[in-house]
Amino acid sequence: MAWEFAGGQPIYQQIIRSMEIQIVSGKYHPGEKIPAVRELAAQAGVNPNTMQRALTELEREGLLYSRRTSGRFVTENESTIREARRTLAEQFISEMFKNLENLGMKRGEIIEAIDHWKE
Amino acid sequence: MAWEFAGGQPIYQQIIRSMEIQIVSGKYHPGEKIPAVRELAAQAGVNPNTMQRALTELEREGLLYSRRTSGRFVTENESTIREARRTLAEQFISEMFKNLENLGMKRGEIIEAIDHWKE
Amino acid sequence: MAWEFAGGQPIYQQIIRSMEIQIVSGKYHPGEKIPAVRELAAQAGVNPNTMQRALTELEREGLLYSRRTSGRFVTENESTIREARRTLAEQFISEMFKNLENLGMKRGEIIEAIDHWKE
Amino acid sequence: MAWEFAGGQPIYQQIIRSMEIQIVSGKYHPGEKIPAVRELAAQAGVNPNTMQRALTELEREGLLYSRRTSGRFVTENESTIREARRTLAEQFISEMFKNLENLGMKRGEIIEAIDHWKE
DNA sequence: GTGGTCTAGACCACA
DNA sequence: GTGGTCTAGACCACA
Repeated sequence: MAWEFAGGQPIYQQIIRSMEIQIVSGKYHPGEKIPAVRELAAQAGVNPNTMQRALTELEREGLLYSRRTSGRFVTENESTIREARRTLAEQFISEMFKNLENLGMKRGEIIEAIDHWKE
Repeated sequence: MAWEFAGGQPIYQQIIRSMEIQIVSGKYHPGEKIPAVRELAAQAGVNPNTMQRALTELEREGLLYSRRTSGRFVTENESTIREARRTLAEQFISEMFKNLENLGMKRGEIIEAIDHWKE
Repeated sequence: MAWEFAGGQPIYQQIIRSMEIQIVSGKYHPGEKIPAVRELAAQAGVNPNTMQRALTELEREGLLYSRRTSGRFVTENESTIREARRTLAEQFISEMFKNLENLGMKRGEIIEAIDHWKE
Repeated sequence: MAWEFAGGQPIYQQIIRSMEIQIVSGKYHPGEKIPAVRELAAQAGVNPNTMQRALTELEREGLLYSRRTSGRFVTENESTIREARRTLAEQFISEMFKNLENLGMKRGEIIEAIDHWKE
C-alpha cells in the first residue's frame, strides 16, 4: 500500500515545475529579469541553496540565463519556451493516463471518458 | 506568486483518495474486510482519529460499511464502486485540463496534444 | 438557547416510565413477582435508593403492590393497567405535538403531516 | 431489560438536532451569522471539536455554510430549511408511533388516540 | 479572530 | 478486539 503524504516530489523539483509553468504561461515574459535567489527563496519559504539548485537546472534547460553582474533573466528564445510548454503538457497528459490506468481503466475506456468529458 | 509545496490537501482527504483508488482499482475487493482503524492508522503513520475521519467519509460515500464489533468492509455494491471510479476518473481528467489551461493552452491545442499523445 | 445534554429527566422518573412501559406492554404480567430492589438497582446500574423511590411511586399509581414478607408484584387489576396505558399514550402524543409546535408548525400542518405519515 | 438513561444519543447528534430545531423554527434566521465554533462550544459546555463536528454535519446538510475567515452563517436557501423541517417533523411523528407501538397499541388504536387528543 | 486540521489519549458499548 | 465518541490542546491559513 502506497501512502505518501506530504509531498512525494523533492522540493527543488516542485520549484522547477512551478517556474516552468510561470514562464511558459507568460507570467514571466521573455527577457524579463527575475528576482535575486535570496529573494525568490524567501518568497517560497525555502533554503537559498534549494532555490539555487532549481535555477541552475532551469538554466541548463535554457529557460533562464544569467549575466555575471546584472542578474538572471528569462530566455528570449521563444522556441525554447514553446518546447518547454510541449514537454510540460506531455507530462500532465502522461500523468493523467497513468492515474486512470491505476484506476483499472483500459485505454479504450480512458479515451471514451476524455471524449465524454470534452462535451 | 503561489508556492504551495506539500500538496496542500489535508491528510484525511489524501487518505480518502488513496483508499478510493485502492477500492476502485480492485486492490480491495467487494466484501473484503479491511484492517482495523488503529492498524490502518499505524500503517499510514497518522493518528487514529485522522484515519477514522477518512473512513467515516468513505462510509458516507457508500464504499465502506462497518459492523460495530466485527470490523469494516468494502461494499458489495458493485455499482457504487463503478460510480466512484467514474467520479475519480473525471477528477483526474478535469485536473489535467486545468493544468494545461494554466499553461496557456486553448481547448483545441489541448485536444490535439492528447490525440498526439495517444498514438 | 436550551442545551440540555445528558438527561434532562431525573433518573428515578426515567425508571418509572421504563417500568410503566414494561407493565403496560405486557413484558411484566399481572400478578407476576418482580425482582428485589437491590437486584433491579444493580441491573439498572443505579443506587438502590433511587430504585426504591421509583417503586414506591409505582405502588402509589397502583401498578405494583408489595406483600411484607414475600416481595413485590405487578397489579392484577387490568383496568388500572389499561388506565396507565392510556396515560402514557397521551404523554407520548402530547410530547409529539409539543415538539412539532416547537418546529413552528401550526395545528393544521401537524395534523396534515400525521395524516400524510399514516399512509 | 434495556435500561438506557442519558438518552443514548451522542452529544454531537444532540447538538445537530438542537441546531436544526433552532434554524427550522426561525430562532436563527436565514443568512444570520452564528457564533464562532469556540463560543458555541463554550455555551454548550462541550469541546470545540465536538461542536465542530456537529457544525460540519449541518453544513453538509446545507443548513449552514462557512466563510473561512468571516464566520458561519445560516443558509439563505429557504427551501432547504423547509425540507429540514419536514424531515424533523417526520422523525418526531415516527418516534411517537414507535413509542405507542411499544406500549402494545395497534395502528387503529393509535390513530383513535390521536384523534381523541386533538379535540 | 475565524474556520479547519491534527495529534494524543481516554473511555464506552458490544460480543 | 472493534468501531465510535469525546476532551485537551496545538498549529495553520487567511484577512
